[in-house]
Amino acid sequence: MSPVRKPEATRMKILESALDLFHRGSFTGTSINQIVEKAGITKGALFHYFRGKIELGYAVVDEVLKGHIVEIWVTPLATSTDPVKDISGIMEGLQKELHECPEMLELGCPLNNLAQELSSLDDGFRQKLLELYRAWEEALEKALRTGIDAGNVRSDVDPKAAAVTLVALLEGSIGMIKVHQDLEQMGHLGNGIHYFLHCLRP
Amino acid sequence: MSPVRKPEATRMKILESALDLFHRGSFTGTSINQIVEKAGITKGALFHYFRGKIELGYAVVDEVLKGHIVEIWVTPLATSTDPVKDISGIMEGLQKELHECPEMLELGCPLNNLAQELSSLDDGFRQKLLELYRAWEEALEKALRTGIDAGNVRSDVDPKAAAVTLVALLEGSIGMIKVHQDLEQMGHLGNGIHYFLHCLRP
DNA sequence: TTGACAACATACCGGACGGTAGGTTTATTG
DNA sequence: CAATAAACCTACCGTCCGGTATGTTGTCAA
Repeated sequence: MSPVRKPEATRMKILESALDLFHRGSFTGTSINQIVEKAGITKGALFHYFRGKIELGYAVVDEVLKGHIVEIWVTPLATSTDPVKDISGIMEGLQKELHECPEMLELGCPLNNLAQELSSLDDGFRQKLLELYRAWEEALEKALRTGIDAGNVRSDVDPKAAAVTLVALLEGSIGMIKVHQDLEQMGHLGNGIHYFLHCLRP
Repeated sequence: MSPVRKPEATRMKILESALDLFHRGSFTGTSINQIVEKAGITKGALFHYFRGKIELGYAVVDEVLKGHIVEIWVTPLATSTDPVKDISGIMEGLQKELHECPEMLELGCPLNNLAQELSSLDDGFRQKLLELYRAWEEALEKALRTGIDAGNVRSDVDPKAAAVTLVALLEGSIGMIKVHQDLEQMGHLGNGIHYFLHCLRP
């Protein structure tokens, strides 16, 4: 007979419910009661695991969002020798997921949403979110460097600058899609990103 | 003797106070009491001019933010025949303003902040903010088209796609600066944007 | 079997929120 | 010089917020 209480699962359920609500709405706009309701628990349970809303937010960033970035960007790019091809591949994968769940169009990137909302509100949040961006940028930078060595990227490309610019372009594009909610717009942005990547080729 | 009551000025004071607080914090995170206090009036006055917080938000977008976009982007680009040069010029102007008021670094673009926060919350907001983005994009698109005709932009550039991609890159960059708060990062992003613009040259 | 403690649930608090009711002051107009 | 409407102020309301105090239930080691 399995135990009735599964603390690890409960904690995870809270974190995932919180991230989903933060993603759909915002951190400030999401109440603890909403999180509690969505997770199917009570306020007492939530405050048993987290000291308050901000600490819950920190945990969401550290324990859930970080995993997403690593899974989507860091791991796939770790062994890349042709970053232009592999970045395009990652984007196609994301686009395919988006095609199956079109409501995601309106919601934007959870990392960017939280970063834009909270980085000027609480410096602890800013630092934690910055950590994720740095991980993302470093994954891109390293892959670009390897790509240069392998002759798949132009040797006069500055890997660092190209990496941060690419992140800005991607996050900016996702943000524009959120506002436009327009497939034609999305096509133009896709072309723009692919054009940027193409310019990195030797 | 000038009149004690200046309804137009009062209304404007409310709108500008609201925009400033929305910019520093957020729409949801700013209370009506804060706006009232900053504007130096009372809640009764605010509700005399606006039916509620959302209508105040609409008015801020329509009557203040729109003017900023027109002033910064639409008007200067209206007669441009060399958009690459003129866009760089606008950016240099903005950078100079930023240099005099470095706290702006942390605050990001007011249009993008509101758009990201509100476009998935209230469709009325989304449409109004989208209108501003369209005005911005159309100004860029038209300038690029004129630039092509004048031989200052490559003829195989798609003006529409280049315009929306440029807006995404700019807004994304401002967002990244907000998170990083790092001059080196800002330099890399500036290089990335200038590189993008440079690629439009014949 | 029984403490002891973790894992929850219930009920509640002070305060801030958006919004309203009703008054008072100022300017305009017949 | 009223009368009237716009321009504004004061006081207040119901609701929801984040957070707390305290209780109950399950788990497990001794």
